[in-house]
Amino acid sequence: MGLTRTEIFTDEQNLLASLFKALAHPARIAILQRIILSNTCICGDLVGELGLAQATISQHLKELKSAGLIQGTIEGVSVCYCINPKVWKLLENKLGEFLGSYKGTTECC
Amino acid sequence: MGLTRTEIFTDEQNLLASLFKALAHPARIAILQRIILSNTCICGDLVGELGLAQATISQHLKELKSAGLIQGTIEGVSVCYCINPKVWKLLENKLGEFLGSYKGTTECC
DNA sequence: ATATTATATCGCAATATTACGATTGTTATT
DNA sequence: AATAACAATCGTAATATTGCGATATAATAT
Repeated sequence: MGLTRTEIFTDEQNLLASLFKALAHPARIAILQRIILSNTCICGDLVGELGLAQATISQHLKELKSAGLIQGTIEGVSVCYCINPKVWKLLENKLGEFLGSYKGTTECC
Repeated sequence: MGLTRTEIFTDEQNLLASLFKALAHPARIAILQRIILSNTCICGDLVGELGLAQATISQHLKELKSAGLIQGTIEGVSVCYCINPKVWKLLENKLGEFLGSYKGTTECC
C-alpha cells in the first residue's frame, strides 16, 4: 500500500495525472511564472527571490525538468532555464482537451 | 520541514497548486472522466469499475469534493456526484490564463 | 425491528513529498 | 594552483499521500 496503482489506469490518465502533479506545488508555479515573465532564459536568479533554500529550489527545478516542462543549458558558471515549447504545447492541448470535455449543459445535482 | 511553505507564495499560486493537486492522481482523473462521460450525476457505479477498494474511492471523492471540483447529493441510499460547474469554469479560466501567459516567441535555450 | 445496501470514517502500513544543511562537482577568476 | 561562485546531489527529518480492511453511519426494504 501507499503506492499509486498506475497499472490499473490508462496511459492517458497516468499522463494527465503526472502533468498535473508537476504543477501541483506553489513553488513550481512561481518558478514557471518567473521564467515566463522574464521572456527569456533565467540564470540562477531564482534563489533569493523565492525564499526557499538553494537545495529546495534545485529539487523543484529537477522535477520540472524531468516532467519536460523546462529545459536547462549550462551558461558558464550558472545554468539557464526556459520553458520547453514542445511540452508546453502538449500540456495546453491535453489539459485543454480534458477540461473542455465537460460541457456544463445538463443541470443535475 | 516536510511541509509546504504556503505563506511565502501568493494566494493565486497556492490556489492554482491546490487545484492541480486535486487532479494529480490517475484515479481522480478517471473518476472525473467517468462523471463527465455519463453527462449526468453518477451514483455509486464507481466502485467495481475502477479496480480500487471502496474506501479508497470514497477518499478520492472526498478530495475532489473538498477541492470543490465535484458536488454530491444524497439520493436515497446512495450518493450522486456531478461536476461543480462554477469551480470547473474557474479552473478552466485560471489554467488557460496560466498556460496562455507563455507565448513561445523568443528562442533561447 | 431486522436485514440490506451504499457510503463514510478510522486506523494502520507503505511509500512519496517537502525542506534544508552539508557536501560535492564544475566552471571562471585570480 | 588556489579561490570563488553556482548548482546538483546526499542524507535526513517532518509531513503528506495512497491504499485497504474493519467498522460506523444512514436510508431503504422486508
